[in-house]
Amino acid sequence: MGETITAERADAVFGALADATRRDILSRAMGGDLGISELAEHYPMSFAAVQKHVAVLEGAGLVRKRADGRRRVVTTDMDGLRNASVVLDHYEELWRGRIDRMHELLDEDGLPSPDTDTPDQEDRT
Amino acid sequence: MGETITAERADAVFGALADATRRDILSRAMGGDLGISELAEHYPMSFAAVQKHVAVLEGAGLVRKRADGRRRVVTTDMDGLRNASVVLDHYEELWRGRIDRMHELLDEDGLPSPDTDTPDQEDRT
DNA sequence: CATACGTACAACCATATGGTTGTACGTATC
DNA sequence: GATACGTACAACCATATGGTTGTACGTATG
Repeated sequence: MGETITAERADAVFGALADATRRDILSRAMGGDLGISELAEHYPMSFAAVQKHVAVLEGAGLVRKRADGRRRVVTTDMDGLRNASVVLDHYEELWRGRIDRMHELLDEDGLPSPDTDTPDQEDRT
Repeated sequence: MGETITAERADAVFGALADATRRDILSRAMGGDLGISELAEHYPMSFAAVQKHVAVLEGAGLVRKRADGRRRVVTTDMDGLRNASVVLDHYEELWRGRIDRMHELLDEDGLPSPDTDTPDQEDRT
């Protein structure tokens, strides 16, 4: 349950998802088990480049590689995805709270204190 | 309503959130309206560096700058946050579906087709 | 066993990123 | 009006990132 969100984890997850090719690779990996060269066919770049992207996803714990003969099959890392989900939720809730509070102010039209102090779980060395 | 998710938007949002300092700046911006130099006090880096981080957040549409005398107050961009929320949800649902399907397979123990074809909204030039 | 295939990995390159310092300029303040 | 403050922006630097090609090596296949 209460998975703690570390800054490093968040860095890795957001960083991994900050590239369209990697997001697409992740999507495909969820669809079925594909070898790296099979993945590489879909992109206008070399096999080695795709290999690197997979490595980044792997580093972020979103994906794993399983050996199957001479192929290296890319599979989703269930625990990793679940955990990443927690990371995304954390930030989404953060600003969703802010948005909701905005609505209160707009709807009820007269709440005074803009005392929106959010202590923040992560970071803060 | 049905905000379309573009690859560029996703790149910008994930990219902006892939840095701990920027995530913290965003948190603080949600807490109250702060000038850039006020924000900068909290980080072990120059004013100019913080300025750049704010610019990245601004570019991702998560934050805005409002003039207040000689200060530039950093405020959250409500529409941007809402839209970013949609982006995060998109990917979260993607793999949450995958996780749920996993559970089905484990629980009911005998579903055959791993026919998990997820067409994917964005990208796919 | 020779060959083709899928992969790993190193070297290399161009550009992006995250930081710095320095200068300039509008806006308060004395 | 001089001075201090908050900001903008350019120039610069080191490292990270995203791509390339080339080589090597295990694993199928003829």
